[in-house]
Amino acid sequence: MFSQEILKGTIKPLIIKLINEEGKMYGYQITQKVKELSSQKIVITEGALYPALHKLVDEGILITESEWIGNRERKYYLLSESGKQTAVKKLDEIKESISMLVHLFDLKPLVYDVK
Amino acid sequence: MFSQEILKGTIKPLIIKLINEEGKMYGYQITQKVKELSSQKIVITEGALYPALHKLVDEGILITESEWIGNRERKYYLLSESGKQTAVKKLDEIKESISMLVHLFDLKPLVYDVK
DNA sequence: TAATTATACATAATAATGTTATGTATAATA
DNA sequence: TATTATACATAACATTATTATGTATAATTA
Repeated sequence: MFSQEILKGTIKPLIIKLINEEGKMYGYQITQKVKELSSQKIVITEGALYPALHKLVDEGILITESEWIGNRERKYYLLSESGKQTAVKKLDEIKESISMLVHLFDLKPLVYDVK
Repeated sequence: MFSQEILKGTIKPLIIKLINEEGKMYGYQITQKVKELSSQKIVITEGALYPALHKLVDEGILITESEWIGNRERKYYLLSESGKQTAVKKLDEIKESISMLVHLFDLKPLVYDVK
């Protein structure tokens, strides 16, 4: 499988990014979305996902909204009001970090766009 | 200071990359090089550096060459013969991982090159 | 000259964060 | 009917970083 070591520290920002775009998401949906976006290469395990979600709630960034589909709970996570602001900051930070990695490992230029 | 969380898992590949380019490097030199390349933003601590170097030696990727500068030891690290091959693989892997992050966090396109 | 900073190695205690394994349970599909 | 997919969650463990500590020489500054 994909080398996921580098994903250390990126799960929380990734969750924030996805929820910021989708409005609200539930845990299982997040794992599927990430699988899809990564062409099945990245599989977020439950042992990483749920503690991360709970921490984001504890930090006040996310709030939850439970919905019952038949007899099964679906726990949606969405950005809190203050979370919307911190989301922007956190995403800027992670983008800066990724740009740094791109620089350190000489991945630039990634895209040549011919006009 | 810089958010270094994302650097988790990147120290060993970074060491490999730098040694691969420079031929040989010693610990302190690596910390200084990374500082320089990152505009002082990334500071590799000794607690991360030396265990990482020792592990790379244990894994057979690096070998050492001690040099005495006056009364002070300078321990150079260089790629072993087999390490030269694994270096290429490891660097390909990390580059693939970083590209994945770039994709997941929508950092593309980073560079527009007009022809 | 004395004190501080830079160079240079290293390890231990602790914290953070992931993987693997396990647990419970419903709904859908083979 | 058995398996897979959906859906939550936690515990044991592994990995890897930070912070603190330790030792010591060389160079610079007060």
